[in-house]
Amino acid sequence: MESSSTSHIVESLTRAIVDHRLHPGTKLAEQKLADHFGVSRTLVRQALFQLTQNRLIRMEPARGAFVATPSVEEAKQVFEVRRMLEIEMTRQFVRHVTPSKIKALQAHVAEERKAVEQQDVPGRTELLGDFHVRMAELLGNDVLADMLRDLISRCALITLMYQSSHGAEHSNDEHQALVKALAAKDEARAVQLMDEHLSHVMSELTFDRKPPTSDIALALS
Amino acid sequence: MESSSTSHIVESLTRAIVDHRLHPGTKLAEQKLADHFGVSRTLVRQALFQLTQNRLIRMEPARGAFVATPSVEEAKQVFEVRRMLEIEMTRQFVRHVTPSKIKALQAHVAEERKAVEQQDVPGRTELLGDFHVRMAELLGNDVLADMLRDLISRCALITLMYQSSHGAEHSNDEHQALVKALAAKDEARAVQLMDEHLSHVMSELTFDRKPPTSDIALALS
DNA sequence: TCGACCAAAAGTGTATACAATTTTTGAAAA
DNA sequence: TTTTCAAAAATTGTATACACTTTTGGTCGA
Repeated sequence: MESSSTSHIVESLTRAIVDHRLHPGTKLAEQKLADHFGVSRTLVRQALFQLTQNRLIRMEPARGAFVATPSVEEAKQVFEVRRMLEIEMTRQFVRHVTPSKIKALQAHVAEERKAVEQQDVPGRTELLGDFHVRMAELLGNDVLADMLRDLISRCALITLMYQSSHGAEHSNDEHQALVKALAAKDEARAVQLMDEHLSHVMSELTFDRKPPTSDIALALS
Repeated sequence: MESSSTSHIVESLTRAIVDHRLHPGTKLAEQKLADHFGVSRTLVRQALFQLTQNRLIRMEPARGAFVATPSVEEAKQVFEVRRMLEIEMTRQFVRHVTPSKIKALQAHVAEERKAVEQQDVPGRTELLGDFHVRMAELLGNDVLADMLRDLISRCALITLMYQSSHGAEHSNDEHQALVKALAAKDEARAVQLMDEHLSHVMSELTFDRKPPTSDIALALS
C-alpha cells in the first residue's frame, strides 16, 4: 500500500492542501505529522523540504513549516504564467488535434459536469484543474503537464485565500466551449477562449484575505 | 558565511551540475558529499530530495542519487516549454517596455560579450542563461523568473548530454538583435527572434549521447 | 577461461538522541 | 487587571546508530 514513504507523505500533504483541508498559514508541526503518518521526523522533514520547492509550504528557520500564504502579487504572477503557458499550449493543441484527443477531452468535461451536478466539491476542483493538465498530456508534453500540475496546485491555495467566486459550472461551461473550438480547429477562437477562461478565474479573486484556521489532525484524518 | 546548510548544499550542487563539473549519470554518494561539505548525511539527503524536484538529479530506491540524464524526448519538451513561456514573455515585454529596462538588457548583453571574448566558459554560460531570467525579472514576474531558472538549469544538462554546437557568440548576437527589436517595440519581430533563437539552440543539439564520466571529489573542489 | 556463488564491504533507509532555539506558562510587579 | 520576565515545555536542527539492500571481490567448479 505504501510507496516510498517520503513521497507518500508529500502526496498526502499536497492533496490535503489542494483540497483545502489544510488552510494557508497552518503550522505543520513535524512531530504531529510524524505521529499521524506513523514514521519518524526524518521522513516528515524530507517531505517538507520537497514541498518547499513547489511553494506549497514555506519553512522559517527554527520556527517550522507552514502552509504557504501566497501574496496578492504572487497570485497574479502565477496566473500570468499559466496564461502564458496555456495560450501557447492551446495553439499547439489546435495544430496537432485529432479526433481521439477531442474525445478524451469531451469525456473529461463530461466527468466534470457529473461532479458539478453531484456537488462533489473536492472531486470537481480536482477535475477542473486536471482538464488543463490533460491537455498537456494529450499534446504529449509531460514536462509541461508536470509544470501545470504545480501551478494549478498553487492556484488552489490562491483561490482559497482570495475566495474565488468563479462558479464551478461556469468553468465547466468554458471548458466545453473551448473543446468545441479545438474540435473545429479554430485557433484564434480557442486561444481567445482559453485567455478569457483564465482571466475570468483570476479577475474574480477578491483580494481581501480571510484569517487562516488550523487543525492538522482533523484535516488529515 | 554558511546560510542554512541544506540550501547551501543545494546551491553548490546545482552550480556544479549547471557548470558541467558534475556530468550526467554521475553517482552522488551521500557519505562522500557529507564529508566534502563537512556535515552529516542527514543534510545531504535533504538537499538531494530537493534537487529531485527540479529534475537535476534522480534517486533510485536503495541505489542512490545520480545526476540526471534527460532523455531526448524530455530535452525536446523542456525546450518546447521554454519556447511557450518566452514567446509570451517577449510579447509582454514589448508592451511594457521602458528605456531603463532596455538599458538593463543592453548592459547584460555587453557583459555576455565580454565573457565570450575572454573565453570565460562557465561565466558566459551563466550569463547567456541569465539573459532570459533577467527579462522575466524586468517584467516584474518573479514566479516566471524562478520557473525559467529551473528550466535553464535543465537545459544546461541537456546541452552537455547532446553537445550543442550552438556557439556562444551566436547566442550573444541573437540576444543583441532581440534587444534591438524590443527597444523598437516591434512585437512581431521580437517574438520571431526569440522563437528562432530558441529553435537554433535546440535544433543544433546532436542527439547521440556521450558516456558520462564521474569524479565527484574533483568536480566539487 | 569463464561464469556462478557467497562472504565482506559499502551504501541506502529509517529511527533515535541530543543540543540549540522558540514558545508557553505562571508568578511577581506595576 | 495588565505587563514583565524567567523557568519549563515543546519544537527544530543536526548527528549518529543500526537494519537492510546493493555492490564488490574473490574462490570454486565446469
